[in-house]
Amino acid sequence: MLDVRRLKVLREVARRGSFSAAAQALSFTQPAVSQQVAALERESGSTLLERNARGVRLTEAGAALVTHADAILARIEDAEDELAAIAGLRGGRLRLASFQSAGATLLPRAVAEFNGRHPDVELGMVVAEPSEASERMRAGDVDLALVYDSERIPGMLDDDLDLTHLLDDPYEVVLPENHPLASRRRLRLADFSDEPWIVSGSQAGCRPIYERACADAGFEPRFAFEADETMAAQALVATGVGITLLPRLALNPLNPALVSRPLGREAPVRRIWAAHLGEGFVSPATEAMRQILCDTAGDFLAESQLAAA
Amino acid sequence: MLDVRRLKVLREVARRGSFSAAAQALSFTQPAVSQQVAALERESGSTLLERNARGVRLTEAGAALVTHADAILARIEDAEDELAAIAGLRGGRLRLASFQSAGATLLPRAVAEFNGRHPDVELGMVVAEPSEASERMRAGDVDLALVYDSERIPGMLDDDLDLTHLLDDPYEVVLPENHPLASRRRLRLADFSDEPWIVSGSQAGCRPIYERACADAGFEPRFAFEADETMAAQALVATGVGITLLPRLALNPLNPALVSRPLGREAPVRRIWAAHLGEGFVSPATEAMRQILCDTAGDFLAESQLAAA
DNA sequence: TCGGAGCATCAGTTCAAATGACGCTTCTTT
DNA sequence: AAAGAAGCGTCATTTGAACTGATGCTCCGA
Repeated sequence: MLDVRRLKVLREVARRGSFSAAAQALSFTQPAVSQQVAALERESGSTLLERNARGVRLTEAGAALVTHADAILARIEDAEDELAAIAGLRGGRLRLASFQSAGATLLPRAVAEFNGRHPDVELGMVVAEPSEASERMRAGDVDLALVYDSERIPGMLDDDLDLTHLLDDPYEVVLPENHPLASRRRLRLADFSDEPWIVSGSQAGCRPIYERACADAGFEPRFAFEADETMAAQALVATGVGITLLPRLALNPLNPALVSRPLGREAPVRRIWAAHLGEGFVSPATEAMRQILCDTAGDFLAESQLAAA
Repeated sequence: MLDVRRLKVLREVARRGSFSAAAQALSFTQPAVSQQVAALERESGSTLLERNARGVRLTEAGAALVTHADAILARIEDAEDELAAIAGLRGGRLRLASFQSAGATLLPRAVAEFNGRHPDVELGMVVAEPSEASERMRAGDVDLALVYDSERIPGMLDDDLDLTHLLDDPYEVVLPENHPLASRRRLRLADFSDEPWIVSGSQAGCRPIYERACADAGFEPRFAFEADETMAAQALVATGVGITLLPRLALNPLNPALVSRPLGREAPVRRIWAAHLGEGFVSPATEAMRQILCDTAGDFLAESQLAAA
């Protein structure tokens, strides 16, 4: 049985052209290399190297053996990589970032699923809007992020992200239950052109989507208030300060004093993605979570369509 | 770096279903197997086997590793097979160089013989005059070369060649059939001192042999033409441009419009050798071919003496 | 409850492999 | 021609890995 450590030595000798250089590269002494090669030659019954004064050269048998050695050693490395990948799901940790509304809806389900499958992976999560999430991934604080953008507004997300589309999330208009338009059958954005608007400030990324949609509808909204997050925005709408648009994911739960109404084809839509840094290594845990998010998003969509029907 | 012996143990355990059975199959004791597997698990950072009361079962990581182990071990066996094949002349290749006339006569016979005995050795051949052949051996392009020199001219061949004498090849004078001297019983070199001479240029090594022979005969030949190779030289002689000397090996075939005449003791002789680099390794294929060339040369000599008689 | 099958652990021994010192050869430089 | 450098081989020594044999532990079935 050929000894792989000896093959490694032989390969190094072949690559470096001398026993001494190979020994240095392998952090061995020269006699160690000499003995390893000698043993290989003894065991294989062939002379593998021609010794010259200036170093060594492969014989035919040596060249053949080095070719095999390359293949064998490469395969061993493959095996190590795969083991490391599998081990990656039996330990380690996965740090997630999500914008707020997904963090309260989509993500918990995915986390539960992941935790069931890979209980030994430590999970962590922070709430962060898309731009902040990108920063934190670049800083190495976060492995995978849920982000969104709008088809109509190019450049909202950085180019260096590797994105997986999860679902499209249409905005609905949110009104006080007793709003004059709450009972109208079909609502259009332009119906609210004179209303004061509330924008959920912490969802900084939403504001350009609002503005773009209103501009497309032919008016510029009058922003009355900025709220910190969607629950606050709902509360503000409930007090009658103004109306707002919220994506469906943010309507769960909806303040009982409010109603939400779809906007039809005119509705702005945000696209929701799982994102990780395109460059560099993707850990198996990250990949597994990406897949689980896809599945969860599919379930989510199916349910909400059932609910709508 | 994964240890292949441990992989072998793991594979055996997976195949047999228990440490004890694997130990028996490998002629180890059970603790040895246990320790090897434990080491593999420690080093890889994964649990590879689920231990039950009845034996063991592979985990996901273990199954992946066994798959790799199979491939790795198979490749190692391939390497062993190929080494054995090369050592046993059941594979590998042999690259030959020969000067032109031997390449058309002696070498083909030897190649046929070699091929019959060792059909799995790939053979290659280039035509090269002695000096070029030496270069190519030093460059590693060629394993064994047919070369020649003259006893009378020291230093024609490099010192670092390991030479095996095959045969002596006397030059004969080649004349047009209707040459006035063609019917003379005994010919001497000096008879042609006034003739224009044709030298076969590609056989650069022949020219000093010509010159030396003529000098010994007391004249300096007048070289009318240089021909690229011996067939061209024959053709030139046939047109009446001049006469030439050719070694017997180059007289096969002889242009039907020509005759060749021996020159007796005065004839220059080239010594033909099988040559390989003296320093360094001699592959079994090279050694086998050297031996076959010796035998073939002997046969050749016997035949030509029979023909002469 | 007991016995057997099977894995883990421990101490001891054996053997392979690396080291460091030294010698030999070849080639280069002065 | 002599000295020096580069490089491989050999030897004695040491170190560490791995196998062995004894023993303990666990789980299962009768």
